[in-house]
Parts: sequence; structure tokens; C-alpha cells
Amino acid sequence: MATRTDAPTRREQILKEAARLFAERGFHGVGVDEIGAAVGISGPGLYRHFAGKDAMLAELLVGISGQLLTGAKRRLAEAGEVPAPEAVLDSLIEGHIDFALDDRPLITLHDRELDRLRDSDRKLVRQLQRQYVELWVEVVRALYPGLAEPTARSAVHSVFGLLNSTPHLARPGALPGRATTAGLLHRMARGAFAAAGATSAG
Amino acid sequence: MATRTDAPTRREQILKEAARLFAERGFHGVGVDEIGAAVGISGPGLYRHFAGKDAMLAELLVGISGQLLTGAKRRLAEAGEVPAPEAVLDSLIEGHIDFALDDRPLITLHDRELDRLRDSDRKLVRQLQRQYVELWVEVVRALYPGLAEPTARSAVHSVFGLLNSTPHLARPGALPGRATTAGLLHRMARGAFAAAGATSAG
DNA sequence: CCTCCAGGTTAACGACCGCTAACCTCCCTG
DNA sequence: CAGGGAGGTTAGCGGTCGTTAACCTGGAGG
Repeated sequence: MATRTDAPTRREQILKEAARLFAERGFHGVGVDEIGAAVGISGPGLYRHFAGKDAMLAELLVGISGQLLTGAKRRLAEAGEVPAPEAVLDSLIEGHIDFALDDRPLITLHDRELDRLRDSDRKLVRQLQRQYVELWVEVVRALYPGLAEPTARSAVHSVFGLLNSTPHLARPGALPGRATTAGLLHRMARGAFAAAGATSAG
Repeated sequence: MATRTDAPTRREQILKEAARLFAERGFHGVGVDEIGAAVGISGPGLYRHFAGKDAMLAELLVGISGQLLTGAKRRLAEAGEVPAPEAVLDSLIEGHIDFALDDRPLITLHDRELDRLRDSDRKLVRQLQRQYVELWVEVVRALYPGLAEPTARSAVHSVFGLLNSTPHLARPGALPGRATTAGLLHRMARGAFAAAGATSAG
């Protein structure tokens, strides 16, 4: 992860604030004037950077899905030729937790405002999401071979629900410390998968 | 659970359809005309039954929170004088899963549109939610005494995220069967709690 | 120094939305 | 059978919102 040192562009500022506002009050609940005000310009000035309000949401959601998928692919590749399923799953979980903890507004948008997109954008996002899920499913099934595919997919979605619950955990800083929270979530995710893979043939 | 046999009142029809629409497209994304159309009357006819669009959302959210809390209290009481923590936790999990599977739109609204409420209603809903969470926290800590309270609370929220993920699992009927799904979710929830309670002192 | 464009501004338009007003029509009741 | 309330209807108002139009300005380039 190459850490950015240069200042964020105006486009990036806008996207960040829009994400926060959309997550807080919903896509329809936020006006363009508010988004503009959040970055110090006013309403219609946004149209110098984006084609419209929809375009901001689209770019956010496509970006999220793409980042998640790209990161997961990278982690899978880094695992080497004959990866240990446990290590790969740990790596996937870690990546998802990082994302959920560092970009809470985005993780909130990700499964909440998808239906507000134009058809083509929505299809793209869904495709990226599906690839991401399938990637997890394969790793989970490698670790728990007894799991049928639909069951594994349900389990993956459920663990996403668990990991994505962080926005509900408290106002900004009330968590017991980032590392502690990450550790707890990680252990719980592993525990949930283990329970899914253990008893039943699915 | 006394099963209803009489026909639903118009109010109930409206609430049900409103819940579905709010869950699908967000509170601000649904117009009163659409809600009316969904029950066969048109727009302003709704105002014979509700003071306004906000009132529908308020009644839905207060109802959900109340039902969850009431059900949980009942299950706790049914457990008897010196309850086995395991059995109580299983009962709580079962109740929450029933709710998540049977009233998907409501479970979606429950953690998504809370901020659209008037102050007084929002406070009431939050209070009910908090009581529900605290009830779970006590049971979890009885079962895993090593868990510190904040950790237990985080764990409970995370398991809610897991259980509430059902709306994302698939379109209407694509699940492997209700009982199977319920069983999977139940095992995963228990596994997640076990993992939270096992390793760390939290 | 003139030009021009990137990136702002304000004004205003058209659409939509929540809600009210005014009216109608059963159906129940005394 | 008169009366009235419950539960609809349509028309329309007032406000908001996304978007466009028209205009302004500072700074870079020839």
C-alpha cells in the first residue's frame, strides 16, 4: 500500500465528503448544496467535477468494489503457489477488516445504496462484488471441504455482515482501540466459519 | 405466538407495504403515492390512517424494537429461575433469526433509517434497542465470564450484523430452505461468540 | 499584455413531493 | 329515511431538489 503524501485533489475531497454524507443520511437525504458546502464550494460548483449526483455515487460504489476485489486478488497472489488455506483466509479477513475500520462510510454505502445506480453501473458493481464473494467462497471451501457451495456462499455473506457491523459499534472513538477491535472481529469471523464448516455437510 | 387468522386491517396493510418499499429504496426514495398504490388507494388517502410519512416510519421502527425486546424478555422469563446460559443464548439467537428471516424488510429498516425519525421517537427506539443489546450482553457474559463488558457488547453487535445479513443472501426464494439457513446462522452465531469468549480476556 | 480556461459564482427553471382542501359516497345507526 | 362519520377521490399549493445558464475571476502561456 503506497501511502499518499500529496494533497488530495478536489475530486477526492468531494468523493470523501459525499461518501460520509450519503452514509449518514442516505443518497436521497443529501442535497448537492450540502455536499458542496462540505468542501467549501457551493452547490452547482460540483458540476465542474462530476456529471451529476448519480455519478458521484457510481464512482464511489465502483471504486469500493474494485478496491476490495483488487486487494483480495493481490493477497491471494502473495500467498504463493501452493497456499495454506488458513493463511489465505486470515489475509482476506484482515484486508476486509482494514477496509471496514478505515472506510466506514464506504462500507456502509456498499450494501445500502446499490439500487440507486444506473443499470450499467449497477451491473458492474454487482459483477465486482460477485467476483469478490466467489474468491472468498473458494478459499473457505479449500479450508472446509465438507461445505457445499451454496452453504459456503451463505456463510461468506454472513461473515461480511459480521465484519461490516463496525459502523454500528459506536460513535467515532468509543471503541476499545483499533487493534483490539480488529482482533476481536478476526477471531469471531474465524469462529463463525469454523462453526459453519464443522457440524453439517451443508 | 398467537397466529393471526383474521384479515389484516388497512393500517397493517399500509405498514407492511411501506416497510417493503422503504427497505427497497430508502425512506426518501419512496413517495406517498407509491405507498398508496401498493395497497390500492392513492396518495393522500393514506392520511386517513397516518399523520404523515414520518409517522409510518416511526410506527414501524418502534414496533420492531419493541417486538424484539418483548420477545427476548419473554424467552428469558421462560428459561426459569436458574437458567442455563447456553439454553438462553440459543433461545435468543433463535428468536432473532426468526425475526430476520420472517420480516426481512423490517430488519433492514431497523438499522438503516433510524436517523430519519423525530427526536423523541428516535430516543425511544434507541432506548429499546439498548435494552435489547444489554439483555444479550448479560447472557453472553454469563456464558463467557472472561469477556469484559465492552468486548461483549461489540461481539453482540457483530453477531447482529451476521444474523441481519439475511436480506443480502439472495432474492426471495433462492435460499437452501428456511430451516437449513436458520441452522447455519445459528451455528455461526454460536461459533462467533465462542471465538470471542475463548482466547482473549477482552 | 492579451487570452483563455479551469473553477468558481448566483439566478432560475422544471420536476417532484408531502400535505391540505374540498368534495364525494357508501354504510351504519337512531 | 335522515344524518353522519369513515374512507376514499382529485386539484393544487408551497417548498425542495437536481440541473442548467450566464457570468465572473485569477493565473498560466505565448
